Amino acid sequence: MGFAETFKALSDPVRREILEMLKKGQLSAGEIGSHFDMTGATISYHLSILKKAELIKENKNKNFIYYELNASVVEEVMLWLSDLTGGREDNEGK
Amino acid sequence: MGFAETFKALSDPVRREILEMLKKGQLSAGEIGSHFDMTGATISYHLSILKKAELIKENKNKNFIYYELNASVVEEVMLWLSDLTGGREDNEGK
DNA sequence: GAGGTATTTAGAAATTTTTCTAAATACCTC
DNA sequence: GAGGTATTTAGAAAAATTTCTAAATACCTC
Repeated sequence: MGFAETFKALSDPVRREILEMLKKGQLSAGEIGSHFDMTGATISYHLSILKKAELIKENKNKNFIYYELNASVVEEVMLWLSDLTGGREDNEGK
Repeated sequence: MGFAETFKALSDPVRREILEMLKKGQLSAGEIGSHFDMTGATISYHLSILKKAELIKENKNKNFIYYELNASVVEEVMLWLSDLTGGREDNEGK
């Protein structure tokens, strides 16, 4: 729930790429990992950061763990950013 | 222009607080620094990160350097986030 | 339950980030 | 231009992050 964790999670390129992969739907840890030139342990580490930030949710099925985007936290971040730029008057001349 | 720099800049709590201070208008480096329990050198470091990420602009006036928010980069970040959650169909039940 | 696949955890090394102190730069006023 | 204030730069220490290898856990199938 803290922005610290959320923005920190978003600050790594690998984790942003994982989030982009999950746009189209859920994927298993293994499927995610096979898109990167890194060990499964490293991918697992990144997934744990995203999970702690609640940017993704997991659901286990058989021998796999599937990950999917958690849109609501992304929306909270957008609200924070929107509040940053809104509330100004001298923004109109672009 | 890269999201790496931008999100990294946003990932630090001090820098997010600086951005929030700038919501109301521009402030000098000294004014920003006096709100934190840190040396001016450290504040200068954080400002340099925000500047590199183009989240703030500076304008010099007399003996002061004033900083202000750069809304356009914030908006680019919001677009990226919006694209992440948009494009899904199973987002409606909530 | 034995063996197999999927994923995570632990521990360590390399890199990056954050902060400080001290010194440098810049520009202003007299 | 001398002295003063505002800010940045340099260099170093401490802390956090990212990655790996090796081992552990979890759960599935036969």
